[in-house]
Amino acid sequence: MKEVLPQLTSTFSIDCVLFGFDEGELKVLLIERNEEPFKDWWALPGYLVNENESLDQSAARILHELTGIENVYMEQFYTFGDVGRHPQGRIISVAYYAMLRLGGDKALKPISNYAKQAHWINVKELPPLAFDHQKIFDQGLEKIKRRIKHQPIAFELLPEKFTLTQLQNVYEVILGKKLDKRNFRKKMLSFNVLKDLNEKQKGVSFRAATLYRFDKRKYGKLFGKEISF
Amino acid sequence: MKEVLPQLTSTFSIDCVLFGFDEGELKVLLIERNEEPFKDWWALPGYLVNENESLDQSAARILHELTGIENVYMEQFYTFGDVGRHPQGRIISVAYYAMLRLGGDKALKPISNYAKQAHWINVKELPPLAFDHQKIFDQGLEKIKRRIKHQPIAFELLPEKFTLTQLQNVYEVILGKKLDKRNFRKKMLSFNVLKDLNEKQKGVSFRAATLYRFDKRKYGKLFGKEISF
DNA sequence: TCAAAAGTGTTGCCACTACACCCATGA
DNA sequence: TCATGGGTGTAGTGGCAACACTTTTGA
Repeated sequence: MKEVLPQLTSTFSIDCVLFGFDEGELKVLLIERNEEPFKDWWALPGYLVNENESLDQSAARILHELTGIENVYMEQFYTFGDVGRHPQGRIISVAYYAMLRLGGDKALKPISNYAKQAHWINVKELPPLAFDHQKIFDQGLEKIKRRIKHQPIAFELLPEKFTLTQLQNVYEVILGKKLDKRNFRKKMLSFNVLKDLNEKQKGVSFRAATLYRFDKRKYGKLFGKEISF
Repeated sequence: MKEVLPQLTSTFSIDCVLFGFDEGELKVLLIERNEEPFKDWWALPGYLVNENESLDQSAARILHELTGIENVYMEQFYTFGDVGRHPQGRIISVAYYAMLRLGGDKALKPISNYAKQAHWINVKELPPLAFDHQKIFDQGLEKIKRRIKHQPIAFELLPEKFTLTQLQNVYEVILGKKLDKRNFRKKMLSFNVLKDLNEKQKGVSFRAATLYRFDKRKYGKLFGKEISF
């Protein structure tokens, strides 16, 4: 049933833009490449798609191989296909993004030796990136800026229990502007997706803040509605 | 400098979802295929990407070859890459959409003989579509629904001179709900992107409506701002 | 007792909704 | 003169922005 296709030298890859939040800073996951081209350069985690896997499956596999990270829901956001973007031939790349919790529990251990190491890098201090990865990163950042304005997804960046101030910080860092504390709290609580845990922060040398958890059940109802910040 | 790539049987294509508006109905451009697989089926205009053209260039070329249409600004919206989507092998497809003015001036004449004919079909009366094109169409429609709510792009579907009622019809058809006439006009005019032409409709057997034109200069200022319907 | 962040209400403004009647035109 | 769509204003409501002080805690 298979016929010969007219183009045999094209192929495609996945690149992942993973955002994390740590110490009040927005971070992105980069790997140090261990293969030509761009050996020793920093790059977004990415690799070629296998013939027997969907794009979504491929994204999950590649992320796992390059960083050790598993079970992350990533979403496709754009496909980059300029002619000269890859020095070895015509390779287009489907870009994915995700927001995820950082934490000591998720150690970054590349499994493939295609990456020497993987690190969370502050988005304000990016090194030069391989290929057109700067462009891919820029568009990924724009994407989450737009999304965070319309859907309450900032939780995904925080630990399971968090304070309202931490949540506000996430918004402020991503949107790049200060928000009013009272208005932020009023609005966020009005969405009814936060569960008050009746529990306080510990180990701080000031008044301990209430901890909240994201309530998935209630979130389902809100989803689809548009909100804005 | 080029090295052998690990995968040589993959390739990629473009599919275009073009929306038009005519006789109060939203239409999509379909071609009747003249090649296997899915010979004689209806499909979105699409074909394989050449090695020496970017995705955007390819989309423009393919549209021209299959329909005769030129100079349309199309925007990429999603890449479809399930394993079984193409019976001849692993072919992913980058989907584009655009909204454009219908009119007798733009005759549909396929140049490639890959398509027998091209037609504007009412989106409510779609025939069975080749490949996964129903899915691609569905997502394209969702995309313009979301976009029309946030940016005043409905003009693109109308002739250069149009009435406010025609514009409202576009919104109603795409959003699938009735809008209040007075509120619609108030809001639309408040954006300041319509130029009153001091000119009236002709040949209607009722009170002639004022014609407006879309003002590109003013639109530039608005762009980026979020609006909603 | 000081430093640092937590937590809390009110007001004015603007944008949105709902709603009904007269006007102009050609047949 | 009738049928058809064009065109207009207002009042009520709810969400948003702006704004400052008191409370709690550990050092």
